[in-house]
Formats: sequence, C-alpha cells, structure tokens
Amino acid sequence: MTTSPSPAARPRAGSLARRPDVAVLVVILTVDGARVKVLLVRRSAEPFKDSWSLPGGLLMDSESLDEAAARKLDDETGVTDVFLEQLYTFSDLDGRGSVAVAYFALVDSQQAHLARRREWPPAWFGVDELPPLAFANETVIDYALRRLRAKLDYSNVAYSLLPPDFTLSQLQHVYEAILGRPLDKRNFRKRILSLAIIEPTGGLASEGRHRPARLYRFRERRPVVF
Amino acid sequence: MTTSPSPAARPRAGSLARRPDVAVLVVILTVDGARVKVLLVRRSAEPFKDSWSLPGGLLMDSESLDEAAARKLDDETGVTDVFLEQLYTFSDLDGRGSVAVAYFALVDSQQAHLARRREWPPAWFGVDELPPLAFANETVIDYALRRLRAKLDYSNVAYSLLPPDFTLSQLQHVYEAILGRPLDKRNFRKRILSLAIIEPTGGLASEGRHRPARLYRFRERRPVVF
DNA sequence: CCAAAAGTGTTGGCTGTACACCCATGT
DNA sequence: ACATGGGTGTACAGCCAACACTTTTGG
Repeated sequence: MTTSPSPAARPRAGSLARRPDVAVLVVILTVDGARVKVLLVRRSAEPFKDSWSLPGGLLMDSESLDEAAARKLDDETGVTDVFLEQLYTFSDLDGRGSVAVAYFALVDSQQAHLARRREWPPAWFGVDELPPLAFANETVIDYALRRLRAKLDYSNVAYSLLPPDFTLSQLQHVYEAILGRPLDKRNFRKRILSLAIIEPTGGLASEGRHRPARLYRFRERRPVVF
Repeated sequence: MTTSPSPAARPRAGSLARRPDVAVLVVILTVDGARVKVLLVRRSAEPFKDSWSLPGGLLMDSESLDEAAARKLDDETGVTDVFLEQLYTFSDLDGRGSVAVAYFALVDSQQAHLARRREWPPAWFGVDELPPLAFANETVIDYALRRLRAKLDYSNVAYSLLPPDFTLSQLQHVYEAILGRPLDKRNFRKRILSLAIIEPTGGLASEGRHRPARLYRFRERRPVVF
C-alpha cells in the first residue's frame, strides 16, 4: 500500500524542521514445531555493535517503504511472496531521533533459506527465549505478536506459515503455537471448514505418517478477512 | 507510544540512502448530529497550494512523532486530552519521496475551538461531502474511518467524541453516525450497559428536552479494549 | 392534547465450547 | 500387538437480533 502523504507545511518561526534517518525494520516470524520464532541478525555497526537485533536498514534511493521492507525480507530469507504488512512507526529511540517503520512478515520456515553470511548469519529465536536485543526491539516483537494473534482470529494469514499443501493437523499446530494454548480438534475443524478459506486438494499426506491425512490448500494465498 | 527503532544499517555499495522529509498528518474526526466530519485546512504552499488537505507538518527538532501529532491537533483545535492514535505510514506520494506518518484523533465538536486564522481557517467537512483534496488524502481518511468503525466494536473510543456527561441516546447517535446505520435502542442499551464501560452520574439532562434523561459518564477517559 | 424522546423484556436462532471413541497405518 | 495420529457428532450455554408499548415533559 503506497499512498500519498500530505502537507509540506513550512517549518514555523522558532522551530527547526528535522530531516531524520528513516529506517525500515522487519519482524520475520515463523512457526517451527510448537514455537513461534523470530529472525534476528547481529548488528555490524555502533551503537549496539555485535548485539542481536531485528533486520532492517535505511530507505534507499527512490524506493517506497513497502519495497524497502520486501527487499530486507528477501535479503535475509530469500522469500518473496509472503504476508508482509506494516506494523507501526517508532520514533526517537536510537537517541539520534531517527524514525523506524516496522513491518511484520510471516514465512514458512521450510521455505526460507537464510542468508549465509560468513560472519554473523541470521538465526531463528523462540519468542520466549530472546537474547538481549538492541534498542527496544522487544517492544516491536511484542507488537507483532499481538497483531498476529489478533489477525489469526479474523483472517487467513496462516497461509503464509505453511507449505501450499498441508493437513488440518498441521494447521491446528500453527494456531496452537501462535495462540499459546491447545485447541479442540473437532471444534477447530468445524470452524475452519465452515469459513471455507481452505479446500481439499484430493491428495493425501503419507510421509512417515501413521494414518494418511487429507491435504488441503488455502483458496487464496493472499490476505483475506473473514 | 514512543518506543525505539532499530538498526542503523549502513547503506550498501551501489545504492544511495535517502534522507526523506518526514511529515505528520492528522485525521481529526468528530460527530456532528448524524454526520461524521473531518477537519481540513487550506494548503499555503505548493504543490496543491490553496486546495484542501489534512492538517499536518514536518517533524520539528527533537520531538517524537506522537508529540508532533499532538502539537498539530492542538494547533488546529485547541484540544489536548483526546483519543489520538497512529494510523499508518505512507510513502512516496508527494512525488518527492517524502514519508508521511498519519494519525487519527477523535474530538467532541463542542469542545474544539478551531484555529481562527485570518485567511484559510480550518473547517469541518462531512466525510461524504469532501471537496477535492491534495495528494491522496481521501485514502488516508478512508483508512481512519475503517479503523474507527472497527474500534467502536471492541473499545470505548467514543468517550472522546462526547462531553463528559451524556445520555444514552446521545451515545447511540454517535454510534449510528459512525456505523452509518440505525441501531435498536433496547439492544444498544443492553449491550453498552453490560460492558460496564459507562456509569450513571446521578444527574439528569433537561436542557430543552422533552423528557429528562439520565446522564452517564465513561468510567475511563482513556482507550480501553473490551 | 399532541409531539417528541426516554425507558423497558422476551423470544428464537446462531455460534462457540465441552466432551470421547473408533480407525488406519507403521513399527 | 501396540502406539500414533486421523477423523467424526451432539448437547448446552451465551450472545445477538427482532420486535411494541408506556411514560414524561414541553409547547
């Protein structure tokens, strides 16, 4: 969503207009087993050099915020067609008055190929086991988690956390990991099926499974609100 | 909410980091009778000089985004203690790549004293009767309205659109104006009272009324989620 | 006395939640 | 044979929507 801003009101007498740095941050989340994980990188510059932080960077010449966020996501994970949404814009906390536009992305951990840098490669961390982070990055991650939990209730965002074909149990595990509580199997299936956001592929999952399970796919691999 | 941003990643080779203008816009909404209205001002500078637009301006030295938005709101309406929340950050549409952080505010039109500039004073416009606007300001207003309608359903934001003491009918009119449809009186009262977000003051409203009505006030004059 | 707004309950449908057993396959 | 996960239905409760009349006051 790239729409227009508005008034280039002139600075008033007595005050100075600022030209702050504008950074983009991306909270990249995935579900791995029963845990929600977030992708972190090591900072290569001061301040907080060498401490873990969310991936991000400055806005490049003539790119929009959405483009910058998608670029960052691609840089770190090699993934492009996933759920990516603006989260919140933070100001003022690197001490030098910069502005940081946070995004959040949902990726299938199987599909992501993390950047293989020689030093300080990115890594996944369970959101309950975060290392000390630069700036107030915990706040940003909390914000993303709250938003994700809310969206799970009224949208199909989970499409971005699973492979194209998946079983209802896999889907349920994703919901349980994000909500942090077990869900009743029958109620879950009833609800999801009645929403008609997924459809059976006709195939069966048999890979090392006990009883083969029906495969489903999302009708839309883009965000849909119920 | 002023929290910290993150990485001051260095620009990479081959690309140029941008130092864009950062503007703050405020969608100031009120409910007047049966209409939702938005405050607009006339632009005093190119581009779009003299056309209507949302109030806004550049970030001043050493102020946060929230402070800038509150300042703008105060400048235009003289109002300070109201609902004010960040909405979305737009990039790229004044053609010169600026970044605009939009906020939205809810004010009681009785309480707002519009800035009395000699020329081009601000004015209220019904959101269904907007004049031609600068940039893509219609998009921003739409966004605010959607958010407001959603919040009405699960928060007490309406507190900011009414005087401290009000009748249930007044509250219902506010809801009806925002949702754009009539609500059943008995169901409305039942629902609101069961939420326990308001309480009777003990007083009665009798000003030019037919039958005196009980007055209520919000238990919390700050945002609360149900 | 008439107009205008305040106030008040009940019913039916729908939705969400709790809950337990059998089956197919792999080992 | 057993362990593992897949698959299925019912009953109760709470919530929301529909619906009409009486009362009080001002003009």
